Amino acid sequence: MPDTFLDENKPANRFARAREAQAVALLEDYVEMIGDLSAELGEARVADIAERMHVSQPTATKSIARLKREGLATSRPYRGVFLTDEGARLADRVRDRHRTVVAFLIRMGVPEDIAELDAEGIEHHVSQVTLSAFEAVLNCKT
Amino acid sequence: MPDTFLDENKPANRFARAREAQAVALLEDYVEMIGDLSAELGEARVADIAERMHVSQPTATKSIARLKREGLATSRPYRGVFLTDEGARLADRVRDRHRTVVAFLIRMGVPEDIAELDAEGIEHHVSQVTLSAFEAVLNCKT
DNA sequence: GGCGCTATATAGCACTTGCTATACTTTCGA
DNA sequence: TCGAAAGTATAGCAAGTGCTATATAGCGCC
Ligand SMILES: [Mn+2]
Ligand SMILES: [Mn+2]
Ligand SMILES: [Mn+2]
Ligand SMILES: [Mn+2]
Repeated sequence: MPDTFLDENKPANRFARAREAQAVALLEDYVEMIGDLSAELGEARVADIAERMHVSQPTATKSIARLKREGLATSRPYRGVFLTDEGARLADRVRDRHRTVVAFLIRMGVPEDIAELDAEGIEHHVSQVTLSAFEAVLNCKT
Repeated sequence: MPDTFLDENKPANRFARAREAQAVALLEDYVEMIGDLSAELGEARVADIAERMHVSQPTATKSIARLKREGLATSRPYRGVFLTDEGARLADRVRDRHRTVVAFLIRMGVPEDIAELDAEGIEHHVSQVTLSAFEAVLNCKT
């Protein structure tokens, strides 16, 4: 069922909610990147993931292990990394959301490079309701 | 000199920058809350901090230890927690920024309760440039 | 003044996400 | 084909942020 978001509906407390968002932020960025690499290069290698995330290769391997544990990706030793259906769906949502946030910030007058920097963190804390509000602004009076 | 922000000027890479923002997010929320409690109750007790942050008391104690290590707060055993000058300045900046982000989201049409939830995470990733853009929107055509 | 309640500190554990160093596997060119 | 280079895995460490259980200190009241 869940084309539902990774928890739009969790903690009552705003601090707990922000912590929860942070906990999935890394997963979101990884699946988005793996999707990008698969599209660009035909496969996502650990070395390429590590390079683009600006982390060491063992760190990437460890984070990929978490993706696998959470059912978002698969991999076999010394082979590339592949998204599950769930992972691919998440990647698409995350990519769209990222683009929306960047476009929205630019529309607000933020320079593109700064919009890109800020969006990388902001995106993980934007609820569906807020995202829709951003889209409404973008679609209204071009 | 530094009424400068906790690093507006760090990593070249957007992922590294978001990680950095995350690393200071907890500090920012704690100093803001300690400032709030001091203003409201005259002092900030560990138990009150823990309750409002929705963490256990030992977790709050440990995070306060980090605040002290980083020169943002002081405390003596079995006494309350006090912000240093630097901590107080940070608290004020963080509080203003929080309010700006919430007000901006509400202006974008986000319901107040959701704006409050999202802002708690978003605020830590909003650069000075983006914050100014938000303020410009708020000050323009009321 | 001492007792008990409450607040705080401390100990010990788990998980996440970083790192370096090193071992192992695969791949590719000579 | 085989050996070096490149890619990946593993080991071991550190720091941060959670938790529960328990010890200890402070405080108010009898
Ligand atoms: Mn991101
Ligand atoms: Mn992104
Ligand atoms: Mn916050
Ligand atoms: Mn806040």
